[in-house]
Amino acid sequence: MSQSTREMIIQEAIGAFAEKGLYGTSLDNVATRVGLSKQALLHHFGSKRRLYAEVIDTLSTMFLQEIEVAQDNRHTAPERLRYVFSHLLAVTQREELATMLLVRELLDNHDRTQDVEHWSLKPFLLLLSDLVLAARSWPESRRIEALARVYAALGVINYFAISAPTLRHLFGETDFERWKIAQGEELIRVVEAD
Amino acid sequence: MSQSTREMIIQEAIGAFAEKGLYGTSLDNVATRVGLSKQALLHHFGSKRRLYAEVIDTLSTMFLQEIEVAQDNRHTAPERLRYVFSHLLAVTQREELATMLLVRELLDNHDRTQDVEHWSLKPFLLLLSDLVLAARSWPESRRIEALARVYAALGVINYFAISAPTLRHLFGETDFERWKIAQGEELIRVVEAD
DNA sequence: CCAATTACTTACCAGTTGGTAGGCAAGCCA
DNA sequence: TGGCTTGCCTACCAACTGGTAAGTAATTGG
Repeated sequence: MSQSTREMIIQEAIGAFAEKGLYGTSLDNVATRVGLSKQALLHHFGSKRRLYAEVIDTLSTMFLQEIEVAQDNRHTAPERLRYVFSHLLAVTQREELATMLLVRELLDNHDRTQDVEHWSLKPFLLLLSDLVLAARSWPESRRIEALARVYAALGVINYFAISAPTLRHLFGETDFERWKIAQGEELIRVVEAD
Repeated sequence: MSQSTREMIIQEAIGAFAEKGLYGTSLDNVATRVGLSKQALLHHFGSKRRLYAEVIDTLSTMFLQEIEVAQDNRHTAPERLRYVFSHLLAVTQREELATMLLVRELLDNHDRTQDVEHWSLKPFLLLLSDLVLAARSWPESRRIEALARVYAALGVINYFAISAPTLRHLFGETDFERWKIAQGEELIRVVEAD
């Protein structure tokens, strides 16, 4: 069936693009992973760029949904703030490849002023900064400070996630597991400060 | 003269690799920027990978030197800690392209267990965590916590740096300038906590 | 003054890339 | 039954890739 094939392709494409990036991954690479010819991919997605765009779109949506679900899970604003970011940390660690790919996209997109980022990244940041404003009882005039705090938290989360394989390799599995816990505590401290 | 040509090539290569990554950049791309043929680059560096390795090496050394200089600049441990990270933030913002390239390298290197990372990243992290241990008067047994704090700070610094072009474009120049200041304050808070 | 080195060049090559063209088998719908 | 769409394939192509070979013009040092 078409739908499940498309999903298989997207799943493999996430892995391939995450490991070597858009330019380092050929259609044939992805196709071999799935067990199809590259023309099957072109049949389903039209072009490499459209496949890539659909992959990025899938991941953005996934992360956004994770946040929205986590957000509905708690009552008071400070609880929501804390829970959302803790959950985000857990998701990036579970979806290591997806996180890497989205950071890659941020780098690749640094100039081309593309479509996806606009209706995805900005609302995402505004939503998170809303949480900070509410939890800290800050007025709208401190929006920028709230954004800076959001970005500090995202930095702690994402930079650790993309470094995870390297750190695991450099410091060993047991130290890395302790590190992960300590990193979670650092994140809480960043988010909770007044 | 050979030396200055090599330096010109490396300078342009930093820009090219930072914008599109190792795989997205061809020798011809870099050569055109410099105004030479791609065979001139092969003449000077032997292969694309060696050029790339030399670029990464140049940047690693540069950042390491920045830290060492900054470190010698203050007397007490807490002063050194604060000053080193503030300086690091300033350097990543000044050397935006270089920072992007090093983050790309972190992503690309996530599996290949390469040469450069070993004698460059680990000592770098240990040096910074030494600063944390000293400044907070923590015993060696809290090394992992110190590393987590270092990594939190590096996350705040580097993730913001690689996002800078996007954020500037998304939120406008004036808001971004305020954001930069607020981000510096977030960094201080991360580093200074007990 | 001449030999050797340096800093490049053009010419070329084999492999890989994204993409087109066209076909073919299977299922669906009339 | 027979036409149409869907899901894939093989065959092919032009463009570009990193790299080799071989040459040239200028500089340098004995």
